[in-house]
Amino acid sequence: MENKALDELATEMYEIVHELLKKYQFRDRNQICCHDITVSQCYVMSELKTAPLSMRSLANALFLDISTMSRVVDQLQKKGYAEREQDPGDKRIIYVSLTESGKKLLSEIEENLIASEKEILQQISPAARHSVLFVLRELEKSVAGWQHHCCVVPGKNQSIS
Amino acid sequence: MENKALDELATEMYEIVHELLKKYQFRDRNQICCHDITVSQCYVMSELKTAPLSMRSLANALFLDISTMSRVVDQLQKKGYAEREQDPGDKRIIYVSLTESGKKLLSEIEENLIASEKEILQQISPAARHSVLFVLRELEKSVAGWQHHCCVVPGKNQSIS
DNA sequence: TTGATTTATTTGCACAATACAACTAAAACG
DNA sequence: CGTTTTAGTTGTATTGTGCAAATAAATCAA
Repeated sequence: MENKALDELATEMYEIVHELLKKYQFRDRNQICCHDITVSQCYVMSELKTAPLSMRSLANALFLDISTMSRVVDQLQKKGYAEREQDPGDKRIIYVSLTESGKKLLSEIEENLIASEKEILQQISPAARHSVLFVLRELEKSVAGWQHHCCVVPGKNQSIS
Repeated sequence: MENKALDELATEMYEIVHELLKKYQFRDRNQICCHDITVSQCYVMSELKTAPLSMRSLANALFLDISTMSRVVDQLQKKGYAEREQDPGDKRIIYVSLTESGKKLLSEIEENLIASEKEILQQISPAARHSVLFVLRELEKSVAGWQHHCCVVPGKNQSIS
């Protein structure tokens, strides 16, 4: 009985999450690509927002192969939004960081994305908004936990550092 | 004061949704691509689960250009998972439907995806599970409402039928 | 009815995303 | 010092994507 209910919840959750994914991906495409950048490029820039990262850390953070990473960074570098810098200690490691213009562009885009979240939140009753955030936080933790115990990243040798 | 709080919620929501998107996209890549199919192809099959759709309806449902649709359907057809059929009334319209083997494959994949949602749900306290579903439903409605009043689909001439 | 317009789809084209495998270079290990 | 591991790039192939042009069918207007 308890299990039956859980199966039904899981099925419903699959459907809703599927819809949400679709709609949010569309929003991202729509709001990011009218700037000078693609969705993948923007995702990479987001990861670099707080600190430079090595190629492998970037790839791990985005669950992508390191060769894919290398090429996306090529694009960003060509456009002047990111820079590569060799680690002076370990010369194998390349750190990627945002340039000033990269930071500026990212801020603009994130401002738009946050504005759209705000509009979405405004369609939810003020009383319920905090519970939405609470639930999303919980869900994010669960998904993270689930992935940790069950998945492997494409590039295999992930140090997850 | 009220506005300030809303801005903060929106910012936090942006960050959490971003993380969730990333992780769920990775899950989809991981769980779908070990079958005989890509993520985009699977998304198309999902749309066809309940009934055949015209090319344009498919493209609208997935927020993609109709030319992209045409090609993804090519792939599915080549693999024997989908079929095209001309509408006998209006000969411009092509209906796409799943073949038997397409339905079978989709069931298998969805079973896996639902199983992973179940594992994710199990990491959430039983008491909280219903509220997770409730909140996701609300959020989905809000995002749908937001897109309705603010966005346009790539193919432009959307009849949204 | 016929010519113009709209609508549904496909194709041509160009480029981005992606992974795997092969390669290079540097570090670590014994 | 030679072997192995690690970080990154490049070659190759496939898919995804959108815009524009082409095609074909339906609709609309005189």
